[in-house]
Amino acid sequence: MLLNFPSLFPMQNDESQPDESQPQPPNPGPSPELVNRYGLVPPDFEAAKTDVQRKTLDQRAQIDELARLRHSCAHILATAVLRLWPDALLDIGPWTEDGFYYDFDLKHRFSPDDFPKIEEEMRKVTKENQVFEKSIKTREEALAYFAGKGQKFKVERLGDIPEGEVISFYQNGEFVDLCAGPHVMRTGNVKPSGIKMLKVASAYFRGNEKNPQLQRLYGTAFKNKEELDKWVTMQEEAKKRDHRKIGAEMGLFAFDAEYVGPGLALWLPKGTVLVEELERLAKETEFQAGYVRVKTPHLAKEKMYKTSGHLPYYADSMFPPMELGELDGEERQQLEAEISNLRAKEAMHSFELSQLHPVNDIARFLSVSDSLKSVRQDLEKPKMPVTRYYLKAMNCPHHHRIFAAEPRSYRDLPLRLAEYGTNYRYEQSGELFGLMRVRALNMNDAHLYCTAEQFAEEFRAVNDMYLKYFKIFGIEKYQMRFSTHDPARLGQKFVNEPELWKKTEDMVRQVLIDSGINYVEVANEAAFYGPKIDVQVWSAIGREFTIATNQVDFAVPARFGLTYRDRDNTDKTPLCIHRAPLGTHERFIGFLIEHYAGNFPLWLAPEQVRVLTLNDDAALVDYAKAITAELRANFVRVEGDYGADPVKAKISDAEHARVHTMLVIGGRDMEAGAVSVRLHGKGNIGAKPKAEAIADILASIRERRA
RNA sequence: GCCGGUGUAGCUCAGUGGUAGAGCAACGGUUUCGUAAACCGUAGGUCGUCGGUUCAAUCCCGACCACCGGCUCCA
Repeated sequence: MLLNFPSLFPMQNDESQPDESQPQPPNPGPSPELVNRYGLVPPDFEAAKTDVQRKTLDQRAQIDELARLRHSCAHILATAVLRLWPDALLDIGPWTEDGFYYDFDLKHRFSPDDFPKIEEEMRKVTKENQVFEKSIKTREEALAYFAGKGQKFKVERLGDIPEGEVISFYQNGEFVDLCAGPHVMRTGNVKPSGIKMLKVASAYFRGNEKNPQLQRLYGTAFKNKEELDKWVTMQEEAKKRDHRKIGAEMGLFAFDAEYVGPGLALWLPKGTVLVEELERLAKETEFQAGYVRVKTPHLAKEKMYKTSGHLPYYADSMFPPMELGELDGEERQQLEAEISNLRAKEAMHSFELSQLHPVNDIARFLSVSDSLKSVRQDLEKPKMPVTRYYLKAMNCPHHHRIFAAEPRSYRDLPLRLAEYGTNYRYEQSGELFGLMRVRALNMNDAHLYCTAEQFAEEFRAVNDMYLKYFKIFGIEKYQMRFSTHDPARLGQKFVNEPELWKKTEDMVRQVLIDSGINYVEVANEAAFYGPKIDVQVWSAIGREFTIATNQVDFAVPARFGLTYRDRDNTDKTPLCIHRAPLGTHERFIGFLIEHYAGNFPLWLAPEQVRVLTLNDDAALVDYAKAITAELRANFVRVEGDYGADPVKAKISDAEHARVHTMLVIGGRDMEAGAVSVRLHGKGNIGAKPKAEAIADILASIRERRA
């Protein structure tokens, strides 16, 4: 019950982000004797949930100047906090992409009101120009130091340092911290005007929700005030691109937590335009790639998800089932038999009871009376077996049943079933986030059933489809995350098919290399049924999202007993590729809104063209209406604004509504058979013959120009 | 789900222990103008919901709901 090594002291990154590094030997942690000697309370912390890899000392030595500065700031922050709240317990203070943080445990609840005080104290620390002094300690010395101060989180962290790695302390002024560095030379190297405290948050110790929650103070630092101000301005600009803000401004979508429910997006007419344009793009692309479309219901019986393996493991992420009292034939017979059996017993017992004397036959009377009571209770118990239906959280099982609905031959493969399927996932309340994380989502889904021989070609084609889409949308910053299995966990976390794992992973890797794609490989993160590729993108407000996924599945088709008749007249199980290049409408459109800042290309723009007249002169309005009608006849989303308001006001309205193309028409244009073209955000680009302007618009839409 | 914060008109925000305002948007008029905002007027709110304290609550207290910032999670 004391210490259970090494699980209590797993490998863990003590100061920073996960990073690629060499696998580390298991960490021994402090010995139980040591812990005893210093009178520590046996730690009851949970391990980190995912293996986080420590940075090697070499990697630390190579970090850039800014990270060094920020990491030093984390120490300065902790120095200041300890001066203000001496009882604070320390955890860790790494640098991050945007700044730094430090985790504390203390009674006082931090609030942004504390920031001026904290920043002031940090400024003092920089003015004191303390040296960051490094010293090497033995494990025992380090443990004694932190145990003596009651710094229990630090004691835990000590256990993360692998045997053989030096244990170093850094001291600035009175503040001493376990730290592998590196730092700037002196606190005076940090310009106080370049520091800013950002937010207070909470974080579980070691990222495990079973551990205590610490208070995390986020800050950022730059080498001077100018750089800091620049960053602050950029953050403010990014906030204006927030899809939640633009979505409301443009009338794209809405949430109605009161009547519809949290996380359930309503697509307004203008947002629906985006949905349908994306679907059109997907349908065209998939048609050309040889996909066929299917339609499936939004729910299925419990058996479906028992078979697929999603229950009970994913039940928490699914909406609770609907329970129906309907029985099928066999169940009904069973139930009826059971009930008539109970009725018979009831009759028997009551007859016997009526024959017994309550006093003379007291023992028997009581016994029968008890039996009767119990039978009657059983009869009252609504033991009606129910049929459970679940809203589908994924489409694959339905597609598998479509595969199973008809006999399949190798000649039918590859079979590519595509559907914009609606899925329902019961995301935790704190996880909902605008359109990016919702509870009802429309997935650009398809399942490709193929033979092992066809696999590489199919996978390559899917990959090409991703690249095609990225080009259309001008998505340049993305990363493909290739998740593979861990051979040590075959048969546990991953299906025990070592050869298939190796074969498919090799094929996937080769496709990635051949395509010259930017990717990272992460071990141990594959789906249980096969390796996968996730595409990560970064939204304008800096959040990272998985926007698309592509997974290999060589397990679930077998669970459903899917087979095809092969050339040699035997039945074989197909491989399955799950793919969703456009992810879900919700997340993809959320991303596109931020990507384009609401300024969509013409083919996507909810209002593509607005025709504005200079005045409401009848002849002019007729001319304008004819243009509007011609565009509309060609399926252009066009509106007219023919009133008497000043043209400046009309233009302002159209610009604010982010109308892509404005056709401004006055007497001069009418006489010349022309229109003046103005593009949103780009201003007036001059007059053009009417026919030419219309042809341009149609071509831009047809070609889905950027 | 957890920690913290927020909740006033469609939007952005004022405001007070004695039942509420502004600008923009909307609506009705007027305005006939060449590339980002013409003028006048009208209407609009159970101050998130429920409970408590009080003579009196939008304001103070509590619970709940939703949203926001994180954490955890994300098939």
